[in-house]
Amino acid sequence: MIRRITLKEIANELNVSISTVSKSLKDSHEIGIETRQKIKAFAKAHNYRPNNIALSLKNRKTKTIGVIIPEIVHHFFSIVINSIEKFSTENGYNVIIAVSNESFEKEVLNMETLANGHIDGIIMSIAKETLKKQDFHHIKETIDLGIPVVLFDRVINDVKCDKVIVNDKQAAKEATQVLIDDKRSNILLLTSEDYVSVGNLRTEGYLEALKDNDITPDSDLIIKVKDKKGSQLEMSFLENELEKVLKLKKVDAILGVNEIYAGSALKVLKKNKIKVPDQIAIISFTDGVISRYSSPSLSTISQHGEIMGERAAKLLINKLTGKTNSNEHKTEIINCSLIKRESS
Amino acid sequence: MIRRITLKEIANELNVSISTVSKSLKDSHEIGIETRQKIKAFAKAHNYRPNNIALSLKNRKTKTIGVIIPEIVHHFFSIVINSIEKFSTENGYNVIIAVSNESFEKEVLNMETLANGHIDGIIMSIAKETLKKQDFHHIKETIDLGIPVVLFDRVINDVKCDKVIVNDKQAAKEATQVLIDDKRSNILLLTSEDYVSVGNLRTEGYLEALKDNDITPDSDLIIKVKDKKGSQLEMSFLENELEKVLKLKKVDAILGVNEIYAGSALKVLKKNKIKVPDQIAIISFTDGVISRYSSPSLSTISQHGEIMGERAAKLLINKLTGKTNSNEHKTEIINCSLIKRESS
DNA sequence: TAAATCAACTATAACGTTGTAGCTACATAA
DNA sequence: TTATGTAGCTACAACGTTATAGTTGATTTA
Repeated sequence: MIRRITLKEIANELNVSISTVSKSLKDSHEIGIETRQKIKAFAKAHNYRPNNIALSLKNRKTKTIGVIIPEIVHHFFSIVINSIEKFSTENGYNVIIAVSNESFEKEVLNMETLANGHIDGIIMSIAKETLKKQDFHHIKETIDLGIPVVLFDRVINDVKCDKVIVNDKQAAKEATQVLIDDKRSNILLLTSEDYVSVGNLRTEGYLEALKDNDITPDSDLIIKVKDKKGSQLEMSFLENELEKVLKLKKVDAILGVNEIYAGSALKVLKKNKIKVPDQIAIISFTDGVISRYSSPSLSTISQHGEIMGERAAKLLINKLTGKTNSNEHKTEIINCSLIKRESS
Repeated sequence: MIRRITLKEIANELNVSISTVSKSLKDSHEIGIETRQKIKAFAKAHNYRPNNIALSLKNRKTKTIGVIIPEIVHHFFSIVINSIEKFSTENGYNVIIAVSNESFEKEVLNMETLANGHIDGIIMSIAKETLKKQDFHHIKETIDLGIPVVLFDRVINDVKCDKVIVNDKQAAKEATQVLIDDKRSNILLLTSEDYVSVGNLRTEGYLEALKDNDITPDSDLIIKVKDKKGSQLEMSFLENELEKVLKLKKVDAILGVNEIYAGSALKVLKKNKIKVPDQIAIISFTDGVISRYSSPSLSTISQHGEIMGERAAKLLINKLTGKTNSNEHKTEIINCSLIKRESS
């Protein structure tokens, strides 16, 4: 185990003081040119690298960003992370990942660990369980500690910090309108339970579009997919419910709040030999890999995860570098866009 | 900005020395019980948390693991990360993520940053470009520095460290045999370019199975998908090549080295109204979301990413905690398993 | 010639910890 | 009575840096 050489060791080796070494490596004019050059050469030869932990301690910054997300095996979140990682690296920050697994307890734990640890700020999207519980003390406490937090996608109103969201309501409304314009008026909505902020907003958009077109919403056509541990269970719930509704009601379009829901719906339709999009059109949120490789491929609403990640990282880094004031808070809204494929 | 209270501040506040505070909080018997209790109460009231950076500096360990992967928006890698994160967190380690984007240069940069930074060890899967270049100096240097490295999935022989791999060759052989047993002998292979270790091994397995069954391999039936920047380009290359072959040759089965290839192939087959699995059966590596949601769903070879991640993390943490000797190196092999779905 | 200036360095404190060694006052033993 | 022990604390060094404030010895200035 060949440890890295330190300033002290260089100083001893060359019979100068630590200060001289430090200053030489910074090319300070306080040190004579010859000494400086000798020291730099020596440092280079021994592959000197400053110890970042010592620097972190001294400067009280770690150049590391913590990211807490509900899931990582998830197209949207992985895109956002990828983008946060990219932007952060470009700006000299590392990214540390924590996964809440949609659990409140784990989210609180993650937050604690990060807040005590090696990070300068946090980017997060809130776990479902936390949204259900409406307990945000951990987020508030972190902010009170002076650690900047940026929320994305799943955000909440009563925490004062920067946020990046998508115009969920408007996007859902527009997608619904597209379906209506296509002469479909029995639109089934596959959404999540009420406490999930984005699901809720999308439901609102859907309802508003119906209202604008004088279509009376039918509560039987709104399936709220129950959260279960393990997506397999969740999906069989969805599939059962959907099959029931299809037997009872006329349905000529489906709007899904994410592509897993839409993908599962597509399976059910296929099983029941219902033609897509002839008999039933589908549009869903989340422009992921399922949508592209299913057949027919799914029309989706892209939430532009890359942009989201980049904006979130930019907001945070601006706070960290003092480019923006620490008690001014911005909420950036990203416009979704509809990507038309075969299912509509 | 309410900064965290330090030992020094507590000491000043209570008119004792820093040592006394430190020892009290560790419940040392050197300190009188009353003092101890007073200090502990005060610390609790002020929500004292030790500064982990100071501890890292002192103990020369950060309790953080660095992970370098080629891509994050990728089912297999995201599963592995998820599993690394889980196991590491359970064992008191944080996980810092770096993405090489399949680029040699970025991988070297990532490695440098991590090796100078806040990590105790590295888990990585090698970028395609690095495999092509066969330049592994950065990995060797990191190991020489005394930083333990664990390689997974895409590994190389001439670096001495722990490794976790999958029995790629055997799995490909077995999958090919399954197709042959199903009376299919014109099996097309969709693989990556030669320098990708896993693609290569899978090709070998395919060839061996053919040989065992006295089938002469036909080089026209082996499509090596060219690496292009941007998966879109790569896929259109694959689709074009495949369509060409289908016109010229009889094909009754396809073996894909990953699910994107298989998913793209499925699209081509559909477009050409070829029935799956009646006319052509498909089996592919990577048990991801495409396979499950495509129709027909794809039979896949699962590489058990969770197990891989956990094993890699375990190997690394064992090294870090001194449970295993730092110059003994293990290679763990995980057995793939075939998941039969509709495409075969 | 004494004072001021300057180049080229060094010493020190600080960031927040912890472990070892040291100190003080009191109680016990020979 | 003097030495020994011990409870209960404090001082100090170290982890690796950097910034600020010295300290030299030589050279210039009045």
